[in-house]
Amino acid sequence: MALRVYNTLTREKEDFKPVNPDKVNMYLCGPTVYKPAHIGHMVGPVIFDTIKRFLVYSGYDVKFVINITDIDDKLINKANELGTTVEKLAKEMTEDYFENLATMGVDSVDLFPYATDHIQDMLDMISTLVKNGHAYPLDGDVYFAVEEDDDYGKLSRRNIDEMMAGTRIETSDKKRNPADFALWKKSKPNEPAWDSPWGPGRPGWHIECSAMSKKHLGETLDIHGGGLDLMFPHHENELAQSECCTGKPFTRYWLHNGLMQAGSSSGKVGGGHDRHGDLTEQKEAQEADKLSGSKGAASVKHLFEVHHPETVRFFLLATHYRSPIDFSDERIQETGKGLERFYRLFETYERVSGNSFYDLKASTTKANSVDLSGEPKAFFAELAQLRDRFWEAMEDDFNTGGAIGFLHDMIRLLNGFIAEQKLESEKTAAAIDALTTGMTLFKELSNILGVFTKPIEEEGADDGLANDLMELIIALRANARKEKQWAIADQIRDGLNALNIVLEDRPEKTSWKRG
RNA sequence: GGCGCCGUGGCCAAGUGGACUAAGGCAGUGGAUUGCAAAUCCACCAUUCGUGGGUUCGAAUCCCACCGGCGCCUCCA
Repeated sequence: MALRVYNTLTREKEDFKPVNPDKVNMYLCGPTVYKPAHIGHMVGPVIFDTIKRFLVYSGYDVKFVINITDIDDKLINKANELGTTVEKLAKEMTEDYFENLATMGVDSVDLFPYATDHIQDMLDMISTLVKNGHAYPLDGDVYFAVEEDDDYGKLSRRNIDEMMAGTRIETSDKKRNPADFALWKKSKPNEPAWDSPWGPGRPGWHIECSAMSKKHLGETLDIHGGGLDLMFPHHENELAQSECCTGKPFTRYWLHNGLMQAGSSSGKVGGGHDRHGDLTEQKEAQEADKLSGSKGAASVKHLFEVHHPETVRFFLLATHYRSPIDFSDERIQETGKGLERFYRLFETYERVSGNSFYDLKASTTKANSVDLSGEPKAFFAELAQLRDRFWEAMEDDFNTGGAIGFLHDMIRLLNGFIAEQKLESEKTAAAIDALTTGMTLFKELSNILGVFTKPIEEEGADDGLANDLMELIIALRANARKEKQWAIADQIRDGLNALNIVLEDRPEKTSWKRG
């Protein structure tokens, strides 16, 4: 089966065929760095990070770019509000963004170009557009003329006339068509400005993506991603200006991820919001809620104080990328509960084999996937079948939710094998080898999702004293059990449970862990 | 008003014309195991996919209507 992707441009699932058969260029619209990232900002990066991992796994040479928009009206306003400079604010927020990406395990991005490093590239494009009649200067601004673009609106499927009927676009300014959008904006005093043929100013919102994607990935992108909210006007405008500039198709496959939604019962993660004052403030508060507040996280950082990042990543991937994700604390907690079964399998594997799951060397390409041709045949055949289904799910428009289902199936298969072979008590080299093969496959597949790539750090790492004490207690309880003094043994176990310590009696020895 | 999305078991969720007599998770029930537990395994848990029509040999999947939820249409990822 070949990879198929849903293309927003055609509204259909299509066979994936990049411009160059072996290479994939993908561009994801990054953030305007004017405020701390909230959970919604992580959806795209996590999904496209996973998409890149899968493409690389499938044998493609992938270049993945996320832009940083570090000049924009929102930045200017926010910086003024905070009494800082645009540069400082942008730098701070960019660092915040990078930190969050790293925490979420998004590490496949090849380049983060900055808008302010590409002003000349933007000016070049704008000049071309002015020259070929697709844009016109007006009092120091430069506007893109939507009427000069015959297929303007093809991505979001709207036409200019209907948009006018919407009445929400201001029709009072001097633009030729109210839908014309700014490529270049004349700067006011004390605003960041760059020289241009039309006087000092700054780029409009959309041009930076056109310029940077063209420079770093070429005139035709294979994949262009972003949140569904960006489809119009941002992507529509990018598309229009790029194609009018180069005369070539801008993007082969437009992939849009669904947006975070506030569950009615959510909102416990983020902080509360002040809701007093006049109407304007109320409106602002609503706007803030829409993006961050009751939607979940005041910031990603805050979210990570409550939930492990791996849980959050897994949570995001459990739903198909195009669907809206119903975000709530309870949902994530449930995800966390489900993950424990994965971690227990890893512990069990380490206990019976002496090897850490995290140290297993898994293949990073489909072509070199783990060899399942040997013995035991039945076990390997089931592994191979789950692997096939996992691949099929991922090839079907990156169905991570379905793929995760097969990972769960694989857990049961592996646990079943451990139980059936009695590996906790009777270790045979052949059986452990077979298990290791299975675990290696598991790692190979979970790596694609970017989960379980490294051990999760234990909270409040245990000092030696706690370990020694626990060993003593367990030894005492073992004696009691040997003497069949169940009351004492149970009293110890129950007492420890009350301290959030769980004992697990196994054939060889009793182990303990924090609950 | 325009463009578009969604509605699958108690909850989350995959599946979008035939292998669906609908994955998987959480919760729950019964059994195996255990001194009893925990963990693990096995079994059960939607004759049904918002409602009503229609197309088709065949529909959760396509069409129409309706009900319900939501997004965008002003520089939100």
